Amino acid sequence: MPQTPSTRWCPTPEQLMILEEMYRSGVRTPNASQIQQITAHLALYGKIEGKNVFYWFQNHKARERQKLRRRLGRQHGQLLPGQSTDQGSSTPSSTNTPPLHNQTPHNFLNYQEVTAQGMNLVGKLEAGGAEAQEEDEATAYNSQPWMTMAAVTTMMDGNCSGGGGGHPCCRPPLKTLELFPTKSTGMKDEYCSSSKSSSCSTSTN
Amino acid sequence: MPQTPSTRWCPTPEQLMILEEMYRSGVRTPNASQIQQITAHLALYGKIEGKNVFYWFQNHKARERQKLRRRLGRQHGQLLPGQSTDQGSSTPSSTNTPPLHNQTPHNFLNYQEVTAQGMNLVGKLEAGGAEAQEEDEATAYNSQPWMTMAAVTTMMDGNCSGGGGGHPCCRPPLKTLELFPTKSTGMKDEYCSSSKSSSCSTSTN
DNA sequence: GCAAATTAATGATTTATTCAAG
DNA sequence: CTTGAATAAATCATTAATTTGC
Repeated sequence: MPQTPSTRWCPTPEQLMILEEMYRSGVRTPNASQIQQITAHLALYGKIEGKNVFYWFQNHKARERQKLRRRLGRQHGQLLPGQSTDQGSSTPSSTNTPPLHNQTPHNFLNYQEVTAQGMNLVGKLEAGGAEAQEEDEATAYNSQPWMTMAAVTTMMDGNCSGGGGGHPCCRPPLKTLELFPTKSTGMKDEYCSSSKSSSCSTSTN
Repeated sequence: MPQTPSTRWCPTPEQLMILEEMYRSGVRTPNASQIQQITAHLALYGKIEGKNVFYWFQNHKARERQKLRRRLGRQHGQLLPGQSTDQGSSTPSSTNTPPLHNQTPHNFLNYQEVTAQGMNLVGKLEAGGAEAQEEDEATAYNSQPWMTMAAVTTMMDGNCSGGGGGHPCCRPPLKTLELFPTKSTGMKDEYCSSSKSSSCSTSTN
């Protein structure tokens, strides 16, 4: 029996380093293609999946913003509500939701440079022979999960024996196979899930 | 190629009917496997992708709840904040934080039935090739986009290899892909050049 | 020194909000 | 106005740090 069901991804220092570097370079919400590149690269340092990369950027971005926001709040002397240890208590105080909402800064230009840098970093990975499929602009399909399905499926359809070479088992903490659960058991939706019962005694009392 | 500028998916009546039926049956957030089934089924009635199904359920659920909430709010005479016509010109007032937050109804039982029905419905679709998942309880892993990649990849791995073998390839597959558009178009992020390199990493290891 | 109990981080999901095509 | 699509915020859940008692 699997001693470690490995519930969640545990990034290696190298992976983390690369991700942070990318973030610093300006990458914030990579699209499906980019995510695949990144994933492929990071896979050399340990087991990883596309969703991990996706989530990482989501969380990192969100939490950076959160910290920043909190700090700014402090500057204003505004006591930002809760947030401290929202472990599971959530303590729904009537005060919440900081007024800031970042309403689309209307300026989606110029930082293109920054993005370019990030691209560069990622680009190296794909600097092999990718056809620059240009969609002009508009269409800018982006990063969402399902894209992957399409992509992979397509690929599968086109050519599935990519084989690859045979690189040694890099770093993965020998937990190789995963046997994706795919367990449905759809009992997860419903009006509002919460059922928080963390051992933390600090819960909502 | 029917250049379908296809900015967005346009569900056919049949598709919509089926989706609604499923929703009524209790399906709310299908997981990747289910979504694939549903997509495959609906594809018979028109072009459709997994993400369409995903989004449809997301939106439908959210909007049903929204409507409901709005109605309830009306009943109470409570002026629900910024909800009137969330068109886009709702003048975001600084006042928000709806007191209501559905704080765990503490009753996560009995709707099992409903869910089960939904399952059943979907089950029909997939009742052909997958192994019967035993829903026992607990672990209810679910539905998220990236799962798809994993799933498909796994499938690919198992199928492409030779189909029949029966040896669990224990190597992180996705390594074959390398060429991808990577069209940045990252016109959506906001630069956040906050040098950060803390996190937990580096520690002793 | 170590292992159980707490606390803090952070990966993974779900929900709410927003934008824009039709 | 309706609703598909996309993103951000909030939340949940698990792992790693840290503390505490022996």
